[in-house]
Amino acid sequence: MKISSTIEWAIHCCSLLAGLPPEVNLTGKDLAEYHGVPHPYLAKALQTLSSDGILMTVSGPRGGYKLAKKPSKVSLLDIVLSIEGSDSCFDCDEIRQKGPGALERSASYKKPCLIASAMWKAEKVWRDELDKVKLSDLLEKVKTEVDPRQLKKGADWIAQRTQSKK
Amino acid sequence: MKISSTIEWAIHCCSLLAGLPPEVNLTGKDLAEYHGVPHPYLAKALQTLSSDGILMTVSGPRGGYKLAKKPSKVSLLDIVLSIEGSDSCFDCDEIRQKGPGALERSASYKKPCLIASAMWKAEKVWRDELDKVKLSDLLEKVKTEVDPRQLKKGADWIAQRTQSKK
DNA sequence: CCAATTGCAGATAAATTTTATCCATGATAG
DNA sequence: CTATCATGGATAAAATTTATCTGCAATTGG
Repeated sequence: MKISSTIEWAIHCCSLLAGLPPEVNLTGKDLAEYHGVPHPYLAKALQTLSSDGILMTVSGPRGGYKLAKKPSKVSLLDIVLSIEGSDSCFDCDEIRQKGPGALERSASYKKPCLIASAMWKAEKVWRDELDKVKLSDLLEKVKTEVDPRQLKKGADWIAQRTQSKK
Repeated sequence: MKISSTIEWAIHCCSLLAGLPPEVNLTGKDLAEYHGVPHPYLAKALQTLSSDGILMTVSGPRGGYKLAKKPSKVSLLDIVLSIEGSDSCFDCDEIRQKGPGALERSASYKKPCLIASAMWKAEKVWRDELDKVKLSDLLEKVKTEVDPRQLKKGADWIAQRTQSKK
Protein backbone atom coordinates (compact mmCIF):
# COMPACT_ATOMS: atom_id res chain seq x y z
CA MET A 1 0.00 0.00 0.00
CA LYS A 2 2.94 2.25 -0.67
CA ILE A 3 2.58 5.31 -2.83
CA SER A 4 5.46 5.32 -5.28
CA SER A 5 8.04 8.05 -5.00
CA THR A 6 7.35 8.98 -8.61
CA ILE A 7 4.15 10.56 -7.31
CA GLU A 8 6.15 12.70 -4.93
CA TRP A 9 8.46 13.82 -7.73
CA ALA A 10 5.57 14.51 -10.07
CA ILE A 11 3.78 16.71 -7.54
CA HIS A 12 6.97 18.62 -6.74
CA CYS A 13 7.60 19.21 -10.44
CA CYS A 14 4.06 20.38 -11.08
CA SER A 15 4.04 22.75 -8.15
CA LEU A 16 7.38 24.18 -9.17
CA LEU A 17 6.12 24.76 -12.69
CA ALA A 18 2.92 26.24 -11.29
CA GLY A 19 4.94 29.00 -9.69
CA LEU A 20 6.72 30.09 -12.87
CA PRO A 21 5.57 32.77 -15.33
CA PRO A 22 3.55 31.24 -18.19
CA GLU A 23 6.21 31.80 -20.84
CA VAL A 24 8.93 29.94 -18.93
CA ASN A 25 9.49 26.24 -19.37
CA LEU A 26 11.98 23.83 -17.87
CA THR A 27 13.54 20.77 -19.46
CA GLY A 28 13.15 17.34 -17.98
CA LYS A 29 16.81 17.46 -17.12
CA ASP A 30 16.43 20.76 -15.27
CA LEU A 31 13.51 19.39 -13.29
CA ALA A 32 15.44 16.26 -12.39
CA GLU A 33 18.48 18.24 -11.36
CA TYR A 34 16.42 20.72 -9.38
CA HIS A 35 14.90 17.93 -7.32
CA GLY A 36 17.92 15.69 -7.20
CA VAL A 37 16.23 12.70 -8.80
CA PRO A 38 17.28 10.46 -11.73
CA HIS A 39 16.51 12.12 -15.04
CA PRO A 40 15.58 9.21 -17.33
CA TYR A 41 13.08 7.87 -14.87
CA LEU A 42 11.54 11.21 -14.03
CA ALA A 43 11.19 11.74 -17.78
CA LYS A 44 8.71 8.87 -17.89
CA ALA A 45 6.52 10.56 -15.32
CA LEU A 46 6.71 13.89 -17.11
CA GLN A 47 5.69 12.22 -20.35
CA THR A 48 2.71 10.66 -18.65
CA LEU A 49 1.66 13.96 -17.10
CA SER A 50 1.93 15.56 -20.49
CA SER A 51 -0.07 12.89 -22.30
CA ASP A 52 -2.76 13.31 -19.63
CA GLY A 53 -2.96 17.02 -20.33
CA ILE A 54 -1.51 18.21 -17.04
CA LEU A 55 1.76 19.41 -18.52
CA MET A 56 2.43 20.92 -21.93
CA THR A 57 5.55 20.16 -23.84
CA VAL A 58 7.61 22.44 -26.02
CA SER A 59 9.99 20.47 -28.16
CA GLY A 60 13.17 21.51 -29.81
CA PRO A 61 15.94 23.69 -28.41
CA ARG A 62 14.82 25.83 -25.46
CA GLY A 63 11.87 23.52 -25.16
CA GLY A 64 10.74 21.65 -22.07
CA TYR A 65 7.69 21.42 -19.87
CA LYS A 66 5.21 23.90 -18.52
CA LEU A 67 1.87 23.58 -16.82
CA ALA A 68 -0.94 22.98 -19.32
CA LYS A 69 -3.70 24.47 -17.17
CA LYS A 70 -4.10 27.16 -14.59
CA PRO A 71 -2.75 26.06 -11.17
CA SER A 72 -6.28 26.34 -9.77
CA LYS A 73 -7.43 23.70 -12.25
CA VAL A 74 -4.93 21.01 -11.26
CA SER A 75 -5.50 19.02 -8.09
CA LEU A 76 -3.18 16.59 -6.37
CA LEU A 77 -5.65 13.88 -7.29
CA ASP A 78 -5.21 14.70 -10.98
CA ILE A 79 -1.49 14.15 -10.65
CA VAL A 80 -1.80 10.99 -8.56
CA LEU A 81 -4.28 9.41 -10.95
CA SER A 82 -2.20 10.37 -13.95
CA ILE A 83 0.87 8.60 -12.61
CA GLU A 84 -0.73 5.63 -10.86
CA GLY A 85 -3.67 5.15 -13.18
CA SER A 86 -7.23 5.52 -12.02
CA ASP A 87 -7.89 1.95 -10.96
CA SER A 88 -9.13 1.48 -7.46
CA CYS A 89 -6.43 0.52 -4.97
CA PHE A 90 -8.69 -2.21 -3.61
CA ASP A 91 -9.43 -5.15 -5.88
CA CYS A 92 -12.41 -7.24 -4.88
CA ASP A 93 -11.61 -10.82 -5.82
CA GLU A 94 -15.18 -11.87 -5.04
CA ILE A 95 -13.93 -14.47 -2.66
CA ARG A 96 -17.45 -14.62 -1.23
CA GLN A 97 -18.27 -16.48 -4.46
CA LYS A 98 -15.47 -18.96 -4.13
CA GLY A 99 -15.62 -21.14 -1.03
CA PRO A 100 -18.11 -23.80 0.03
CA GLY A 101 -20.42 -21.07 1.30
CA ALA A 102 -20.87 -19.72 -2.20
CA LEU A 103 -23.96 -20.13 -4.33
CA GLU A 104 -23.66 -21.63 -7.78
CA ARG A 105 -25.07 -18.87 -9.88
CA SER A 106 -23.10 -15.68 -9.68
CA ALA A 107 -26.29 -13.88 -10.66
CA SER A 108 -27.24 -14.25 -7.00
CA TYR A 109 -24.67 -11.65 -6.09
CA LYS A 110 -26.33 -8.46 -7.14
CA LYS A 111 -25.11 -6.07 -4.51
CA PRO A 112 -21.38 -5.49 -4.21
CA CYS A 113 -19.48 -7.29 -1.48
CA LEU A 114 -19.93 -5.39 1.79
CA ILE A 115 -16.22 -5.45 2.50
CA ALA A 116 -15.34 -4.08 -0.91
CA SER A 117 -17.97 -1.36 -0.51
CA ALA A 118 -16.40 -0.22 2.73
CA MET A 119 -12.93 -0.16 1.21
CA TRP A 120 -14.15 1.76 -1.83
CA LYS A 121 -15.95 4.27 0.35
CA ALA A 122 -12.71 4.94 2.21
CA GLU A 123 -10.86 5.33 -1.06
CA LYS A 124 -13.47 7.81 -2.18
CA VAL A 125 -12.97 10.07 0.83
CA TRP A 126 -9.22 9.85 0.21
CA ARG A 127 -9.62 10.91 -3.39
CA ASP A 128 -12.07 13.66 -2.52
CA GLU A 129 -9.60 15.04 -0.02
CA LEU A 130 -6.80 15.07 -2.60
CA ASP A 131 -9.06 16.63 -5.18
CA LYS A 132 -9.72 19.53 -2.84
CA VAL A 133 -6.06 20.51 -2.91
CA LYS A 134 -5.15 22.44 -6.04
CA LEU A 135 -1.68 23.55 -7.08
CA SER A 136 -2.83 27.12 -6.49
CA ASP A 137 -3.50 26.25 -2.84
CA LEU A 138 0.03 24.99 -2.47
CA LEU A 139 1.45 28.14 -4.08
CA GLU A 140 -0.53 30.23 -1.64
CA LYS A 141 0.86 28.38 1.33
CA VAL A 142 4.38 28.42 -0.04
CA LYS A 143 4.30 32.22 0.03
CA THR A 144 3.51 32.36 3.71
CA GLU A 145 5.17 29.26 5.07
CA VAL A 146 8.40 28.70 3.19
CA ASP A 147 11.64 30.42 4.14
CA PRO A 148 12.16 33.37 1.72
CA ARG A 149 15.85 32.54 1.39
CA GLN A 150 14.89 29.17 -0.01
CA LEU A 151 12.48 30.72 -2.47
CA LYS A 152 15.16 33.14 -3.65
CA LYS A 153 17.75 30.44 -4.06
CA GLY A 154 15.43 28.34 -6.14
CA ALA A 155 14.30 31.29 -8.23
CA ASP A 156 17.91 32.32 -8.89
CA TRP A 157 18.87 28.88 -10.04
CA ILE A 158 15.93 28.74 -12.42
CA ALA A 159 16.62 32.23 -13.73
CA GLN A 160 20.22 31.32 -14.42
CA ARG A 161 19.15 28.16 -16.19
CA THR A 162 16.65 29.86 -18.43
CA GLN A 163 18.98 32.80 -19.09
CA SER A 164 22.11 30.88 -20.01
CA LYS A 165 20.34 29.18 -22.85
CA LYS A 166 19.46 32.37 -24.66
CA MET B 1 -0.73 1.94 -4.53
CA LYS B 2 -2.39 -1.43 -4.53
CA ILE B 3 -3.85 -2.89 -1.37
CA SER B 4 -2.64 -6.46 -1.11
CA SER B 5 -5.17 -9.24 -1.43
CA THR B 6 -4.05 -10.52 1.96
CA ILE B 7 -6.01 -7.62 3.42
CA GLU B 8 -9.11 -8.78 1.65
CA TRP B 9 -8.66 -12.31 2.97
CA ALA B 10 -7.96 -11.11 6.48
CA ILE B 11 -11.10 -9.00 6.60
CA HIS B 12 -13.21 -11.83 5.24
CA CYS B 13 -11.77 -14.22 7.83
CA CYS B 14 -12.37 -11.80 10.68
CA SER B 15 -15.91 -11.06 9.67
CA LEU B 16 -16.68 -14.74 9.30
CA LEU B 17 -15.28 -15.42 12.76
CA ALA B 18 -17.20 -12.44 14.11
CA GLY B 19 -20.45 -14.15 13.17
CA LEU B 20 -19.74 -17.38 15.00
CA PRO B 21 -20.69 -18.22 18.60
CA PRO B 22 -17.83 -17.42 21.02
CA GLU B 23 -17.00 -21.05 21.76
CA VAL B 24 -16.48 -22.01 18.12
CA ASN B 25 -13.11 -21.73 16.44
CA LEU B 26 -11.92 -22.52 12.95
CA THR B 27 -8.51 -23.79 11.88
CA GLY B 28 -6.35 -21.89 9.45
CA LYS B 29 -7.00 -24.65 6.96
CA ASP B 30 -10.77 -24.32 7.36
CA LEU B 31 -10.56 -20.57 6.84
CA ALA B 32 -8.42 -21.01 3.75
CA GLU B 33 -10.72 -23.63 2.31
CA TYR B 34 -13.85 -21.62 3.10
CA HIS B 35 -12.50 -18.66 1.18
CA GLY B 36 -10.72 -20.59 -1.54
CA VAL B 37 -7.30 -19.13 -0.85
CA PRO B 38 -3.87 -20.78 -0.32
CA HIS B 39 -3.53 -22.07 3.22
CA PRO B 40 0.17 -21.58 4.04
CA TYR B 41 0.08 -17.97 2.97
CA LEU B 42 -3.16 -17.14 4.69
CA ALA B 43 -1.67 -18.70 7.81
CA LYS B 44 0.90 -15.90 7.89
CA ALA B 45 -1.83 -13.30 7.95
CA LEU B 46 -3.74 -15.13 10.67
CA GLN B 47 -0.60 -15.29 12.78
CA THR B 48 -0.09 -11.57 12.39
CA LEU B 49 -3.69 -10.84 13.33
CA SER B 50 -3.28 -13.04 16.35
CA SER B 51 -0.01 -11.46 17.48
CA ASP B 52 -1.71 -8.08 17.16
CA GLY B 53 -4.50 -9.16 19.45
CA ILE B 54 -7.25 -9.22 16.88
CA LEU B 55 -7.57 -12.98 16.79
CA MET B 56 -7.09 -15.53 19.57
CA THR B 57 -5.51 -18.87 18.95
CA VAL B 58 -6.37 -22.20 20.48
CA SER B 59 -3.60 -24.68 19.91
CA GLY B 60 -3.71 -28.43 19.83
CA PRO B 61 -6.35 -30.65 18.30
CA ARG B 62 -9.71 -28.93 17.76
CA GLY B 63 -7.81 -25.70 18.07
CA GLY B 64 -7.83 -22.83 15.64
CA TYR B 65 -8.70 -19.17 15.56
CA LYS B 66 -11.47 -17.08 17.01
CA LEU B 67 -12.01 -13.39 17.42
CA ALA B 68 -10.14 -11.98 20.41
CA LYS B 69 -12.47 -9.03 20.99
CA LYS B 70 -16.10 -8.21 20.58
CA PRO B 71 -17.00 -7.49 16.92
CA SER B 72 -17.88 -3.93 17.90
CA LYS B 73 -14.30 -3.41 19.06
CA VAL B 74 -12.58 -4.38 15.81
CA SER B 75 -12.54 -1.94 12.91
CA LEU B 76 -11.46 -2.50 9.35
CA LEU B 77 -8.59 -0.13 10.07
CA ASP B 78 -7.37 -2.41 12.87
CA ILE B 79 -7.16 -5.27 10.43
CA VAL B 80 -5.57 -3.25 7.66
CA LEU B 81 -2.90 -1.81 9.93
CA SER B 82 -2.20 -5.20 11.45
CA ILE B 83 -1.48 -6.75 8.06
CA GLU B 84 0.18 -3.83 6.29
CA GLY B 85 1.89 -2.27 9.25
CA SER B 86 1.05 1.20 10.46
CA ASP B 87 3.56 3.15 8.41
CA SER B 88 2.15 5.92 6.31
CA CYS B 89 1.60 4.99 2.68
CA PHE B 90 3.30 8.22 1.62
CA ASP B 91 7.00 8.56 2.31
CA CYS B 92 8.32 12.10 2.20
CA ASP B 93 11.84 11.91 0.81
CA GLU B 94 12.40 15.58 1.65
CA ILE B 95 13.35 16.28 -1.91
CA ARG B 96 12.83 19.97 -1.16
CA GLN B 97 16.11 19.67 0.74
CA LYS B 98 18.01 18.09 -2.11
CA GLY B 99 18.23 20.20 -5.24
CA PRO B 100 19.99 23.49 -5.93
CA GLY B 101 17.07 25.34 -4.37
CA ALA B 102 17.75 23.78 -1.00
CA LEU B 103 19.29 25.52 1.97
CA GLU B 104 22.38 24.08 3.59
CA ARG B 105 21.17 23.58 7.11
CA SER B 106 18.30 21.17 7.37
CA ALA B 107 17.33 22.98 10.57
CA SER B 108 15.78 25.57 8.29
CA TYR B 109 13.02 23.10 7.46
CA LYS B 110 10.90 23.23 10.56
CA LYS B 111 7.46 22.78 9.12
CA PRO B 112 6.71 19.58 7.22
CA CYS B 113 6.76 19.69 3.45
CA LEU B 114 3.45 21.08 2.19
CA ILE B 115 3.04 18.28 -0.28
CA ALA B 116 3.64 15.62 2.33
CA SER B 117 1.16 17.33 4.65
CA ALA B 118 -1.53 17.20 2.03
CA MET B 119 -0.88 13.53 1.32
CA TRP B 120 -0.90 12.69 5.02
CA LYS B 121 -4.13 14.56 5.55
CA ALA B 122 -5.76 12.50 2.82
CA GLU B 123 -4.43 9.33 4.38
CA LYS B 124 -5.89 10.40 7.70
CA VAL B 125 -9.40 10.78 6.32
CA TRP B 126 -9.00 7.36 4.69
CA ARG B 127 -8.00 5.80 7.97
CA ASP B 128 -10.74 7.59 9.88
CA GLU B 129 -13.28 6.26 7.44
CA LEU B 130 -12.02 2.69 7.83
CA ASP B 131 -11.95 3.04 11.59
CA LYS B 132 -15.63 3.93 11.58
CA VAL B 133 -16.53 0.53 10.16
CA LYS B 134 -16.55 -2.19 12.82
CA LEU B 135 -17.02 -5.89 12.26
CA SER B 136 -20.35 -5.57 14.07
CA ASP B 137 -21.50 -3.12 11.40
CA LEU B 138 -20.71 -5.62 8.71
CA LEU B 139 -22.58 -8.36 10.56
CA GLU B 140 -25.58 -6.11 10.83
CA LYS B 141 -25.62 -5.45 7.11
CA VAL B 142 -25.02 -9.08 6.25
CA LYS B 143 -28.28 -9.96 8.00
CA THR B 144 -30.31 -7.64 5.83
CA GLU B 145 -28.43 -7.65 2.55
CA VAL B 146 -27.06 -11.11 1.96
CA ASP B 147 -29.09 -13.88 0.37
CA PRO B 148 -30.35 -16.19 3.18
CA ARG B 149 -29.52 -19.27 1.11
CA GLN B 150 -25.92 -18.22 1.07
CA LEU B 151 -25.88 -17.70 4.82
CA LYS B 152 -27.38 -21.14 5.35
CA LYS B 153 -24.93 -22.84 3.05
CA GLY B 154 -21.98 -21.25 4.81
CA ALA B 155 -23.38 -22.04 8.25
CA ASP B 156 -23.98 -25.66 7.29
CA TRP B 157 -20.47 -26.12 6.04
CA ILE B 158 -19.04 -24.67 9.22
CA ALA B 159 -21.33 -26.77 11.41
CA GLN B 160 -20.28 -29.90 9.57
CA ARG B 161 -16.65 -28.95 9.97
CA THR B 162 -16.85 -28.31 13.66
CA GLN B 163 -19.06 -31.38 14.27
CA SER B 164 -17.01 -33.93 12.39
CA LYS B 165 -14.00 -33.29 14.53
CA LYS B 166 -15.71 -34.23 17.77
C1' DC C 1 18.67 23.67 -45.26
C1' DC C 2 21.65 22.13 -41.23
C1' DA C 3 22.84 21.03 -36.66
C1' DA C 4 21.90 20.96 -31.97
C1' DT C 5 18.38 20.36 -28.48
C1' DT C 6 14.55 18.39 -26.64
C1' DG C 7 10.58 15.30 -25.86
C1' DC C 8 8.69 10.45 -27.16
C1' DA C 9 8.07 5.44 -27.42
C1' DG C 10 9.76 1.04 -26.71
C1' DA C 11 12.90 -2.39 -25.11
C1' DT C 12 15.51 -3.90 -21.37
C1' DA C 13 17.42 -4.74 -16.87
C1' DA C 14 18.15 -4.26 -11.81
C1' DA C 15 16.06 -3.99 -7.32
C1' DT C 16 12.42 -4.51 -4.28
C1' DT C 17 8.05 -6.20 -2.70
C1' DT C 18 4.43 -9.34 -2.79
C1' DT C 19 2.95 -13.84 -2.85
C1' DA C 20 3.65 -18.43 -1.71
C1' DT C 21 5.65 -22.75 0.30
C1' DC C 22 8.07 -25.74 3.47
C1' DC C 23 9.79 -27.50 7.72
C1' DA C 24 11.15 -28.01 12.53
C1' DT C 25 9.16 -26.81 16.95
C1' DG C 26 5.92 -26.43 20.74
C1' DA C 27 1.36 -26.88 22.69
C1' DT C 28 -2.71 -29.74 23.85
C1' DA C 29 -6.85 -32.60 23.51
C1' DG C 30 -8.12 -37.20 23.56
C1' DC D 1 1.71 -40.83 23.49
C1' DT D 2 -0.12 -39.53 19.23
C1' DA D 3 -2.46 -36.80 16.02
C1' DT D 4 -3.74 -32.01 15.39
C1' DC D 5 -2.86 -27.38 15.26
C1' DA D 6 -0.37 -22.77 15.57
C1' DT D 7 4.40 -20.61 15.35
C1' DG D 8 8.60 -18.84 13.52
C1' DG D 9 12.19 -19.02 10.34
C1' DA D 10 14.09 -19.96 5.96
C1' DT D 11 13.41 -20.02 1.19
C1' DA D 12 11.80 -19.34 -3.43
C1' DA D 13 8.80 -17.82 -7.25
C1' DA D 14 6.26 -14.02 -9.31
C1' DA D 15 5.07 -9.44 -9.93
C1' DT D 16 5.94 -4.65 -9.54
C1' DT D 17 8.69 -0.70 -9.04
C1' DT D 18 12.60 1.70 -10.26
C1' DA D 19 15.92 2.80 -13.54
C1' DT D 20 18.49 3.09 -17.99
C1' DC D 21 19.33 3.13 -22.87
C1' DT D 22 18.50 3.80 -27.78
C1' DG D 23 16.65 5.34 -31.97
C1' DC D 24 13.15 8.63 -33.64
C1' DA D 25 10.43 12.86 -34.35
C1' DA D 26 9.84 17.67 -33.66
C1' DT D 27 11.54 22.24 -33.43
C1' DT D 28 14.54 26.17 -33.02
C1' DG D 29 18.29 29.10 -34.31
C1' DG D 30 21.73 29.95 -37.48
